[in-house]
Amino acid sequence: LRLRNDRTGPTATAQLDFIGTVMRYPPNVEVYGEGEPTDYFYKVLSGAVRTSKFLHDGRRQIGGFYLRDELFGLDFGDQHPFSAETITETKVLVIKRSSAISLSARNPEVAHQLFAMTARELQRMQDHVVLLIKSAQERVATFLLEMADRNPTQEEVIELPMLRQDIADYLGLTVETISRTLSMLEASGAIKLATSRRIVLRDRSALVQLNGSEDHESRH
Amino acid sequence: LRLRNDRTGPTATAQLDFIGTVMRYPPNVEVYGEGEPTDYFYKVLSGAVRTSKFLHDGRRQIGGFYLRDELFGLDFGDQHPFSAETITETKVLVIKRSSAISLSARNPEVAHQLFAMTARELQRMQDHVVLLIKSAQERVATFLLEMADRNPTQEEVIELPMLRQDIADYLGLTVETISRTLSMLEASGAIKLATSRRIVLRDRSALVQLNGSEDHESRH
DNA sequence: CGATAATTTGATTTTTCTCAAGACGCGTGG
DNA sequence: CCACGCGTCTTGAGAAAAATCAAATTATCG
Repeated sequence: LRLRNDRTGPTATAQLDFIGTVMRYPPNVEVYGEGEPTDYFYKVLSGAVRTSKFLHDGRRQIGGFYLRDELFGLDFGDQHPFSAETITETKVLVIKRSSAISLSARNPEVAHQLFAMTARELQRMQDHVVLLIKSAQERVATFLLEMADRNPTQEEVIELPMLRQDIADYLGLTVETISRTLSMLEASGAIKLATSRRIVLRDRSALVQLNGSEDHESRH
Repeated sequence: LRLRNDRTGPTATAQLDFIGTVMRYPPNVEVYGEGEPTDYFYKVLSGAVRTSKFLHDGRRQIGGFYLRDELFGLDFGDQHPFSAETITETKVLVIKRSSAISLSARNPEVAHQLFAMTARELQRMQDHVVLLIKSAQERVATFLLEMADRNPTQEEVIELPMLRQDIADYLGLTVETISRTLSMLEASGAIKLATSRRIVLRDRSALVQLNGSEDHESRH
């Protein structure tokens, strides 16, 4: 236990790569369904994935987005609580859970990695709960900062792989509200909408201000 | 892995009891603070506990409620992401994490229990995320069903240990909305407010209807 | 029994959703 | 290369949900 600052980047899960199979999916395709057995988990090699869950009336909650080098489907329990779909064309590494477990029994490093990823997942989920009590502005600001921190490209340029509807369902808002809020943030000078999918952070401190969370300096 | 239907009730964590210390707290007292090291976790012996987190402007999110025989503070990472406070007068078993870990190394049953509790925690968190996109009626209905399922006393009588404000901060609503929604549910005949803290479920199917979640039959 | 906190109820405002229309972007076929 | 069509995104106007502000009622505790 006791690990928070693990980067768990490409090298961190490298040993898992040997027991995985590479698969390629077109956009908007299901990788696994809600309720399916958790026999496998996955690592995004390229592209992007979302996990989602539907209520009876069609409302959709997106549990999270997964970008390059991130693991998804690493669920406790015997069934996946969310389904997972590709957002763009995506290459994933499919890893047999039982293989990873037996590997981790022999290799403490792998066990450590799996634990770290699970911890991050729980952390992410907790942050998501806190996010969902915020105002629309705060949710969008938080989302942008989150994406900026994860995007390994440039510091202040976010390349969004997902549609507005995905963002809306992740933040518990409507597409219209997402759109309006982004326009408002642009008008206020906090961001620049280069294209609808490419967002430049112009004033990060303004976003941090809006984000509303207690913990930003206090976290590291 | 692969365990969903564990009850993890009193007997399930019995072996942990030997390495714990019993503590008694008055109501509304902090058991641990946000950001404190995760050296201990806890089991509620009697009373009730909430975990919470504050945003900078004072808004509070309650992560969860913990009733008799439930474990809390079992967090990944080196710091507790939420603080924990008693709701009523509460007796808790304080368990040293390192002791539990070394015990679980020798005793697979204990390892299994810790894993199961962590899995439940993640499950609960996921359900909480889904809850927070629902309407006020749906959130309250979901909350009541959740409490009814956890209350070991009578089938249809809920004894709420927490204030309306706690419920509000758990559901991401205001006290007024909680109160109004409960009144409305009473007017519709779904529940009866015996006292403000004692609620009788009169028409559980009406609540299940309102609850809105996909998974109710599909879960077992 | 009285004081204080908690809960309920009411009136109004704010926020976000819904419904609707227009603008934009991109790929395909002419 | 351009035009069309379709999906996506943005913007606007009105409606709905929940928050806020305020007051009245009820519960709790000494």
